[in-house]
Amino acid sequence: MSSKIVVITGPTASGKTWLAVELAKRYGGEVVSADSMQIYRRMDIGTAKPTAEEMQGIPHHMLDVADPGEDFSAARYVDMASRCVEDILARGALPILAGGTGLYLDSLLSGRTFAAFDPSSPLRGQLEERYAREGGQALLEELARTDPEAAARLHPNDAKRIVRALEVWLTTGKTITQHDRETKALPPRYDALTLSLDFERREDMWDRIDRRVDRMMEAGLAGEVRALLDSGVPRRCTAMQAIGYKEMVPVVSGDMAAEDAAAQIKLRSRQYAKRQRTWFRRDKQAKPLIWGPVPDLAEVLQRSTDYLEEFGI
RNA sequence: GCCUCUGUAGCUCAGUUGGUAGAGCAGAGGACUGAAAAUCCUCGUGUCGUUGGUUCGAUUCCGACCGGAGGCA
Repeated sequence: MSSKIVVITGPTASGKTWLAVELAKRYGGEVVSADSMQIYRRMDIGTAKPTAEEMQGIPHHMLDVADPGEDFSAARYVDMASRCVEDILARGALPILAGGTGLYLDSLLSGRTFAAFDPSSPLRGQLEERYAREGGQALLEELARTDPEAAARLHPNDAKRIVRALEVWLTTGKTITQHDRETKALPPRYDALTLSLDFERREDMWDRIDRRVDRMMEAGLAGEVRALLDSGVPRRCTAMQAIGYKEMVPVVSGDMAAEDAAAQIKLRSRQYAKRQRTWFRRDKQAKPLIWGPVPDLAEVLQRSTDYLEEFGI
């Protein structure tokens, strides 16, 4: 497939939203978000979801497509987002994929398919229970009987992946190793140009994160979290694992000072940003856009458009 | 002013019956295929407050000094 699309990645608070809108304005684009938390409705402040003002009239997709209590997944994301992209292409517009969730981005771009999963089956719960009871080593030995490769690769403490590997084998009769190999052989879905935002100095990134968290607190993050809890959103669902939300729960219940939670949120955000960078660094084809100590918007925008021209957009 | 306790990794603290030290957190690097803002793995040399003394050897014992906490006046 040779449908050209643009992808914007980068750690939190690196300016993805801004750049996506600027490029969309210049090239007749529409933005498709690739963010695992902005998909949820009523989670706006803490996810730094683009506001109407920030969007400047540019259509945005994959925002507010699920309820916070709902289970979402990379597979569902690919399903929905790929349709958005096709749609935009069909209208002759430029899809601009922007977001910080590496797995979602890669899955969508690579044409990856996921092994079957039946959310109504009790299997996963049963395997988790066995993991807790028998330990990772035992399950790993069991996995090794059918899929020695995966068993060798996984660490006994990696409960999620061990459970998933066994789950795939038990429900499909195919090992996860085999499935991965097949799906990796699939051709990429799109002809993508990836722009990767980052900071020259780590301290500048930390600074941006801190200021953003302060703004979230001022904008009423506590109230947003309270509203979610009041409406019955379970505390243990995926949405409530989002940074900025899980830390605010004790504030809402009066068990923690807001400033302590803010400090926690800043810390967790920095750690998240670090993981994002590790993920994005893997893509050697990506075009780097590095913010210096004094952010130069015009310069970054100029370099971005140069890359797009070069790419043939 | 006197007494007691205390000063060890960026932070909170262990420890060394005298042979130059180790955890948690933070930080760094990596992984990542239907939870991914999640989850998992690897990485610990620092004038052991300063300065004298005792000793073959002191961060560890003794003294003084400096900083911190508490108590008595």
